[in-house]
Amino acid sequence: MPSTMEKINEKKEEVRTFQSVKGMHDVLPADQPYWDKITDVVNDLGRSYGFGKIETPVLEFADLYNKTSGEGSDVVQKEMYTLKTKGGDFLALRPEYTPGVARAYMENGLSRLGQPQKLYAMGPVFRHERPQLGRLREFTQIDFETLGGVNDPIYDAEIISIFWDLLAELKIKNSILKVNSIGCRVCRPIYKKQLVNYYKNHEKELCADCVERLQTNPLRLLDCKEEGCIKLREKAPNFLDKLCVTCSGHFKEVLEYLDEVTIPYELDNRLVRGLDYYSRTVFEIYAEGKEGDVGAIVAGGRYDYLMEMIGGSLTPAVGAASGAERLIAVLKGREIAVTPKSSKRVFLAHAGDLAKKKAFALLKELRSRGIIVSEALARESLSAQLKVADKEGISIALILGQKEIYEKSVILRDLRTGTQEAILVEKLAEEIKKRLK
RNA sequence: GCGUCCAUAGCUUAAUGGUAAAGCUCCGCUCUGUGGCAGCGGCAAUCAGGGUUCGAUUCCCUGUGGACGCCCCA
Repeated sequence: MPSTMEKINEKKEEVRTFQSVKGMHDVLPADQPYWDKITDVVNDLGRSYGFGKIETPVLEFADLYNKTSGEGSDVVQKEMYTLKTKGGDFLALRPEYTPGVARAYMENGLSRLGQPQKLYAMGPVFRHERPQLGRLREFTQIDFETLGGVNDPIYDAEIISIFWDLLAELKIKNSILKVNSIGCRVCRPIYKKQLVNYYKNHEKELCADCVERLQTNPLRLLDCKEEGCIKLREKAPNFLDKLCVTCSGHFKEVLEYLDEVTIPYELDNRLVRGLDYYSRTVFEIYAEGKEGDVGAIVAGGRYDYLMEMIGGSLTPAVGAASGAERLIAVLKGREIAVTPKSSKRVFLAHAGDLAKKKAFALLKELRSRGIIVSEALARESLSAQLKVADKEGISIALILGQKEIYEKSVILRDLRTGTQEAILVEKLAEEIKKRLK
């Protein structure tokens, strides 16, 4: 034994150690209550809103995102993890859920099931960008999508409502919902042109970034933080005034539905989404508070043209996503407690070698009867074992020794009061359940 | 992709151009049939590579990772 250890120690110097890959994080047991809570809330919401859970692959053809999320989008242009397989396929780690869900909808004939199809998913997405507050390279998105059926604003409102409920369930209060409409194929080009014209006349007053944006993504001009640009914005044409009749009607109804369920919102004409496939309704939800500002915690919108972009027919669709890590950051920042699932446990300790063996079997039996049992059977001294029980905050310890084995009993010790009594093994499970209540 | 700051035991910190100190945690003993307290003991670190130097953990460069801002975004 010692010689093996020595060998290992000798080798140690040659062995390389590893750090985690940039932007990738371990989720340790201490954080699992947050994840359990979020997962539970998401699944409950899915059930109660009648959404079916879907799991799509992490890897998709890179073109699925290139063709949908668009040339103007950094998410696809700069931030996508791509790889070429040995067979020569160009694949990508999904940077978001929507195109994959849309693909699955087409491929699996969900368009032939009752419409619309309401789907939700939760899982990792990847973006190769500089990590900072509320931004990881691998993070977890909670995604709800309504695909197909008629183009009804009630679905837009429903998606918003789900995420509004999600935040409420997580006790994240004072969230701010910003909504906007970015029109359709008919009215958006017209507005864009007017916007560009307006800014071209003031090009000298724009910041360097915005001069660039004028070419690449004019809608983003409205979102600049430079003072000069903010001033210009005041007189810039407002999209909401320029929407076509259908779009403005649609938007108005979305807002009416929101009023109906008393979800407060702010109109924000600066709100444009970074992905090309959006149309009409776009929205974001922010957690209020300057400190620990993690950016939008929910974002989404309508994407009626996406399905066409991947070779399907025109299919109305609306969806949104939330970043689980950002939600957790808000929970932690506000010190909102998540109550872990009840895990009332007992602790089984042994005294002596024979008892250790019998304790191993007793553990198995108790567990099979639904009792959560903790132990430190590998420790020899009883006091060391009870020390562990104490550290774990357990209130009931079971002690099994020679004497108890002969008597077919177990000592049940109340660690809070320090009182204890012998209980017959056959009555043990029942007695434990009674005391744990 | 650009910029700023950072890197010493598991954690929080200390110190130094001559290989590192402490608190907490962890492990053990006092206490192999009874936990919390206490005492004692133990494990355990200079992120990696290069340079300057007699000598680097310390100074310099690069890499890697972290924090934050910009771009962008959940």
